[in-house]
Amino acid sequence: MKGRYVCLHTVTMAKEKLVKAITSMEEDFAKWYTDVCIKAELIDYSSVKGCMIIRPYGYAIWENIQKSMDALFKEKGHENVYMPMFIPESLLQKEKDHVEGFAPEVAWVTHGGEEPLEERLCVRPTSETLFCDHFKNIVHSYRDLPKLYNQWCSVVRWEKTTRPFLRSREFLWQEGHTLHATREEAEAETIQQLNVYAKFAEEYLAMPVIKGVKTAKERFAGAEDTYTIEALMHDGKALQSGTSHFFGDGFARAFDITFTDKNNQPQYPFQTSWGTTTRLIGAVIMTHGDDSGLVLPPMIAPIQAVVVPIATHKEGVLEKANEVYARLNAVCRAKIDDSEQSPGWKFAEYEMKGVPLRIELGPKDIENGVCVAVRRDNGEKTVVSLDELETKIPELLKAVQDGLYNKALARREEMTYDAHNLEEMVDIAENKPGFIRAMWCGDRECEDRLKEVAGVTSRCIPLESQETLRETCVCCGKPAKNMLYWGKAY
RNA sequence: CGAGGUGUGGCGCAGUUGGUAGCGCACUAGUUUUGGGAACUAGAUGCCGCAGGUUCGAGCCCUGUCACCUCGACCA
Repeated sequence: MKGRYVCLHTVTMAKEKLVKAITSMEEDFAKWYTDVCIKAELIDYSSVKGCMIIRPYGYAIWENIQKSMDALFKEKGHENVYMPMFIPESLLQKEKDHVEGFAPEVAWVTHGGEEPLEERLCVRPTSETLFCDHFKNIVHSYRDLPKLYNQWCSVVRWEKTTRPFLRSREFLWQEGHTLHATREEAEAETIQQLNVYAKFAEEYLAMPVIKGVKTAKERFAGAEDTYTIEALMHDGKALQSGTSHFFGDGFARAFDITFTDKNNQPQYPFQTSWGTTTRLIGAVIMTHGDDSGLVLPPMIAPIQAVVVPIATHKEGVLEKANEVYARLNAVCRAKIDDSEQSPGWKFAEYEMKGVPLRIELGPKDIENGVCVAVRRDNGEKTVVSLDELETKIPELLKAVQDGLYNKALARREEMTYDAHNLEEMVDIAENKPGFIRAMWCGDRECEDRLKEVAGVTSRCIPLESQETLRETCVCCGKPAKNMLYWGKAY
């Protein structure tokens, strides 16, 4: 299949020493990550700790994520709404587990101007309570159900340690909140949205994920069940990349939301919520990035192909390059860089920014009626006839998208290990970064103990590929209930 | 919140026993360049994180404070 995208001939890039602009992944992965965030112009630090400025290039990635994901939500019948950013303290208090989970990290507004407020307001860390308060007012009959709502907004959680995209005090996200007449319907919604997230991660972000359910320990505050998509980053750490929660009727009872069913009986409705955040950008960076910088999947790349004219002073080069750019822009998101920077500078710059395809066009190419397309994911150069621009470039973009997914999947599989007993578990955790699959008895004590002795947390009980590696728990030796993915996590 | 580290032009850093604050990159102008971060020439850029203190004199010494980074505990 790969060969289909190659025309004329293919040149593999020589292993030249590229200019070192950022810390290498191997040297210091955390530093590599922040270097990429800054050098690719995704973010800048601001004067408030943990609050980042998302720069135009970074925000454009978010806008692409938003646009695609929003369409997937709407396909399933969800509507967008906007809730206030403030929650009165009394409202936050209504669901006990929920407030206990979030109280330690909420920011409070205590004054309006110089006047102290009667009741302090928390800046939303999540909006369950607001939605519940609203649902109580608008839902009276089974005819009012289901309510399929989603909100795009920012939330605030006063984190102690912060990192761009991965853990910031204010972050952008979407939160879906739905209300259903029956338990079955709400459960189906929870799974449906988990599948939407998995599809988005794999098809748009080219990022393979494990779909699963969280253990009680890792469950969202107030949920009956928390489902998750877990991805594996380049350094072998896991990243929770999206969650879908089933609330049962717990919140409905706490907020006294009721509706009258067909038999004229009062009932509590069942509820879900699900969310993904700008953390997805961090996930993309750490899944596909390399020592030359960011690598973006074409589906979400703000610039899919950048035209770099060579020897712009030569007669006709700029004109031809602009013509190529205009034709490309009709079939993908294209850009031309006709600035005075040297070609080498531009190559490095757009590699840093993760642009999937670079289109080089110089006097020699023009003479031959071709251009040179260079793939960001593997450096492969393809000579493309100018007559075939409109077909070959989209094909190459597709090849990059697929290539990124396959590479990430292969790496995840390579970095997934099975542990059959505690000794193996500790050994793998210490020496082999990645996912660890192991059996578990279902007890919280074993989970805590594995954290203690191996430094790993349970990531999820996978929904697919449940297999029995052994009959007994990896930790205590009692009969095992499930196979779990374990790992060190962000 | 615990342990450690770092704060000096926009960025990365140097700054000796306390004595006129420097280098590289980036920036501006011009010339030559242009298929892997070009070269030369000439410029501009500093509350040495902040507040006290010691001293004739502090980037350097003392006290406090704030921010950021790394590693833990907490989290999407």
